[in-house]
Amino acid sequence: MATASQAETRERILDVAQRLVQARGFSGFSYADIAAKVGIRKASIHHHFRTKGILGKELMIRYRVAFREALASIDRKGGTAGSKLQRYAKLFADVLRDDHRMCLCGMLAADFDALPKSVRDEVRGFFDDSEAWLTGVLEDGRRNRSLSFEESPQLQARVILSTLEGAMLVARSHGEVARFESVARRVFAHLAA
Amino acid sequence: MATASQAETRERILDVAQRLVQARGFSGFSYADIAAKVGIRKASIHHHFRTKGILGKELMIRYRVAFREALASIDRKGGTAGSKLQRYAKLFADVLRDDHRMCLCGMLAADFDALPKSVRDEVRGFFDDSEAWLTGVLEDGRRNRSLSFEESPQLQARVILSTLEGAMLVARSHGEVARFESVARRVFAHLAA
DNA sequence: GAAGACCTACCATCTAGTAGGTAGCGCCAC
DNA sequence: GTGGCGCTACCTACTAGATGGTAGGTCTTC
Repeated sequence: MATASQAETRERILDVAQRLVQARGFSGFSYADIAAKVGIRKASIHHHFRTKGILGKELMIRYRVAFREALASIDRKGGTAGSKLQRYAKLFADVLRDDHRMCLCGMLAADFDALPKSVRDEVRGFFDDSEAWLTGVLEDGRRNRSLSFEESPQLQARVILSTLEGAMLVARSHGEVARFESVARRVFAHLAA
Repeated sequence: MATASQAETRERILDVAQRLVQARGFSGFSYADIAAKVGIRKASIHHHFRTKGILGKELMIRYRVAFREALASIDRKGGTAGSKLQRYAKLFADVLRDDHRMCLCGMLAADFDALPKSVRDEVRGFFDDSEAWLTGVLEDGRRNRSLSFEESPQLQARVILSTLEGAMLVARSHGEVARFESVARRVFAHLAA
């Protein structure tokens, strides 16, 4: 039996752990759950991630990198500010559609008080990343008059982020992706110039 | 030593359990945690709530009753649709301010996949209650022209509910009630006629 | 032969939940 | 009144299984 490379197994563990967190929360899954799904023993998970806290932190770090890359990809593709926002919302909708998962970060924000400090910092960082990117897109849109809104782009960014996270939460409990999509559409409709 | 009445102890258990859920989620607290804070033994908690699933359901039932009463109180006090919406948002802000708790229902919505079915039904019910009440207030506001918005009152209600739940989530992770309040204010500002 | 991916076997502690007992209360017959 | 009786709030003591985590070994690959 060939032993897999460090990187391969590591990614498989993170994949499984991420889906577990997104479905059941940080306190709602165990190393035994991961082991069963990955197909290796519990001790081997500890070999790759010494503690659950470390696993949580690495999960968030990977998530933030992937998310930043997704945002960069939206930027590269270009288009109007409005179309960028729609592609941003699609990132959330796709997660929801795939197995009714919650945004990893939204889920960990709910579990915030139960998290080790290092994980908390990553969660806040994710929200800050999102807010900063949205603020940039909104500023661009206002500058070239493709978007129109009152008050600061930063506050508007916070409204969008909050609405999408909350819409995921509510839509998931109803098992209806359409509920998320209609709310997202409505929030962006306000911004059209 | 006088034994307390059934009702008294029951309420004390529910009070403690609710704060624990709001802080750490449904999988994040145990009967031992409740026992320690209430000051009775673990077995006595089981005497009042045979299983954790039953406790969760009773928690949600009580929460829904209290919330409906809070909404009825807003209705009784009267005022414009706009002022009712602001008092609605204050219900959330007060929970957040008091110990940075999350809305019980928003928290359980996050833990949705880990909940017994009977609790899930209550969570959905709470969102439906909120949505129905908001829809009513929005319809009134539009009718008497104190509010103005496009699309259906129901969709607008869903946007408001999603935004407030999401704003709680994000604000809590930053420990900033002001973040919630500014987002709530902004969402209602859109509706002013 | 060194590194490291993975294993078995263990640990203390915590989990929800049960069995069965004690003690104070209200109620009723006398 | 008071002696007994049932009720029930609460207790101690326990269970079986899960939890995160460790020690130390085997096997594969380079």
